[in-house]
Amino acid sequence: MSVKKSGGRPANEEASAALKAAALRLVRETGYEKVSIAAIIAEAGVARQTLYNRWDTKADLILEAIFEATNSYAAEPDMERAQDYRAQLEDFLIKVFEHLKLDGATIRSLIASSQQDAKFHASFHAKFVLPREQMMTLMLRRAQDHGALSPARNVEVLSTMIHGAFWYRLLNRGVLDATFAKELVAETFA
Amino acid sequence: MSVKKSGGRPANEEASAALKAAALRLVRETGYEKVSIAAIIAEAGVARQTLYNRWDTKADLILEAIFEATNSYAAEPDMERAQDYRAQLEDFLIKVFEHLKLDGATIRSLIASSQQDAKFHASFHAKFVLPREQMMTLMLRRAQDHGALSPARNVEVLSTMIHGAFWYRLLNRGVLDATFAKELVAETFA
DNA sequence: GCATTTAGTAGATCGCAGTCTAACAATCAA
DNA sequence: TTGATTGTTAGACTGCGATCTACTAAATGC
Repeated sequence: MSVKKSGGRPANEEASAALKAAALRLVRETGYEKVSIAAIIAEAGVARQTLYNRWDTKADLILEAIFEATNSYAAEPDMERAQDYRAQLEDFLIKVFEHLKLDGATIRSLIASSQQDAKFHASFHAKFVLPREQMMTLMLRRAQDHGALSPARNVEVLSTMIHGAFWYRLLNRGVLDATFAKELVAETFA
Repeated sequence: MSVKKSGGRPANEEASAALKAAALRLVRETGYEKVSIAAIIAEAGVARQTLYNRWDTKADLILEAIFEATNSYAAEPDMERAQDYRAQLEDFLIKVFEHLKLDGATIRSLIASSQQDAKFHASFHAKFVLPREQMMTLMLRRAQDHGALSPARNVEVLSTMIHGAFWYRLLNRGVLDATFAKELVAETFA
């Protein structure tokens, strides 16, 4: 990666933190589209170029801010119920949906941004999309290995269907609640 | 709706047609983001305000252009095979995926735009999303009514899962081909 | 005709993301 | 201490979608 030759003024870590904090606060308060770069740097008390030294786009900054604030989103599936694979999946989905109440609108905007910029799509996919997809596939595969899910089912496709249903509702402002989680699980194990 | 009082210069229908044609050509050639309003009106030989007299945003214009050019997208399910519900769904999905080869990238951009503008989301949803969702649900319900699909299945949720899987792959640049269509159908009727 | 109404044209203007410039500041190595 | 290197700042600039302005053009009804 980037090798630091020697010397040079060290980056001000407080500036990064202030930018992420300002971005997170403003985006939750005002919404992704309405937050301007000008507002973020004013709130952080930092020059415009300082932001662009660290992130390429508004989307990159906000992705990192949201990501750091919500690491718990991609929580491990609950291992206390490792025996009941169906309940484990259900709990996982309910937890994900629950978290979206706070940041769902921002995630929607990030998905939109990722459609307009290939570089951002790659980092969004790596940070947000792939981990959840893999976790879902893992849970389904374990269920299959232990006989809770028919060995004939295609877990990758099932994972895409569950995940897709969730994206579809998110992007179309549908309801994402515990009932929907249960319905998804019911169809998966039908 | 809007009542025309009387008189007034009539709108130039050729201008609308030229704008839609220019938008469609440029967007397919250059891509949604790279096409500028300036390029569209130059190609159409029309003033900027003329475009904004008819559509509120670039997204509205391009949605209408794509929509008119691709009415066949939302084609009726094939009635010659009305007996084989599974094959009917499979054919439908294969046809949809096939059409996306030409305009998939534009549709992705329209979905992105719809996340940033509530008014546009409403019209995109009404014109593009709902009809396909309803058709999918209809096909599944018919399959269920004729015993091809277990009466225990929830067709609305199944429809969301199929449709969602397709959106998910579209938005994440996944492969949308006949194999995937068959896999989706297999899981649906599993 | 002539007033009224609605459309079209050309171009200025605004708002905002992102780039660029030039001066200044903090660090390291010699 | 000096030079090289990298970061920060303030602000100008660019590109583009969208709005606004002022003028011109084509229709209607009286």
